Amino acid sequence: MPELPEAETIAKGLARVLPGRRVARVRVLKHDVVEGPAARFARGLSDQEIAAVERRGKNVVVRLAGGDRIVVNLGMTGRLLPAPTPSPPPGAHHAAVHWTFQDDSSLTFDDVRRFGRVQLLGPDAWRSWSRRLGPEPLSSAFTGARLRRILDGSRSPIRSLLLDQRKVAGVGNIYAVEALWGARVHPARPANGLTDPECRALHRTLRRVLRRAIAARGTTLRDYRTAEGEAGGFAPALHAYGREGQRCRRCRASIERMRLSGRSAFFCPRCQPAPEAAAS
DNA sequence: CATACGTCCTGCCAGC
DNA sequence: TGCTGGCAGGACGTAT
Repeated sequence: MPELPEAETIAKGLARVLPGRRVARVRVLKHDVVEGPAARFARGLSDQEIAAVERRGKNVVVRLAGGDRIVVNLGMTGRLLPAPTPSPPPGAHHAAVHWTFQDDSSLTFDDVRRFGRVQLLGPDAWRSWSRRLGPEPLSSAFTGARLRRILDGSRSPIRSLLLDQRKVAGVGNIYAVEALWGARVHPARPANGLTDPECRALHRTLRRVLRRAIAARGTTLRDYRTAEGEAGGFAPALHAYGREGQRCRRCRASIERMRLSGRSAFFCPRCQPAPEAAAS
């Protein structure tokens, strides 16, 4: 499931091929994937040139020379597939949006489960959209003190807070779980109950795991692929996520799984003591 | 405002 | 072998 490192890897890959291309035609094949009327979306992109490909949180942002932006939320299974040909690549079995460019190349947004969303935003709409997201965890603005203030505002389980894009942008279940394992903090701990040392540790481990995952080009569990169609390399480096019943790599205890707000959370019961034990 | 929970969607896989 | 029910989960809408 694409989170910040996966979106970053895809954006970097697309940034090598898309800038300079000019839109020839847009086909919306799955209307529920595009925000607003498909006709307006297609019209707004007509003859537009791509200036850059960037990232905000988990979103891939295609910036156009005219100042508008295509914001792509990949959801669970969304993939952006560039091709040197006008037709979608062979692997695109669930094409939702298809762009062809004036040089006869193309880009396909393919999404099996259709949790993904694509929208076209003008400069003002972009600013207000972006403002709704929390800070970028790898930016210099995201300090330990900033995280402390975010945690202090919530009694929610720390894992739930880390998934809230309004609080911190780009963190999903995999990296939230990994950062908490690194910081030795149980996923169900109330956010505002973390001690200052725990908060500092979480700040450090969150940034570290995101940076390392970017260096490995993301985590492929099943669907995620880079813009070049390759699997990410971070899966073998996971310490807790998906490792229920396996040994903790730090203390050899058996990794456990719990459900928290309907989502799986993985943790080491020895390294990450449960809230009751930690509170005493 | 903060928090909790249901909903969307389909491929996969364990279990019978 | 073939079927089925549960599961995966990011973001949003609604309820409390």
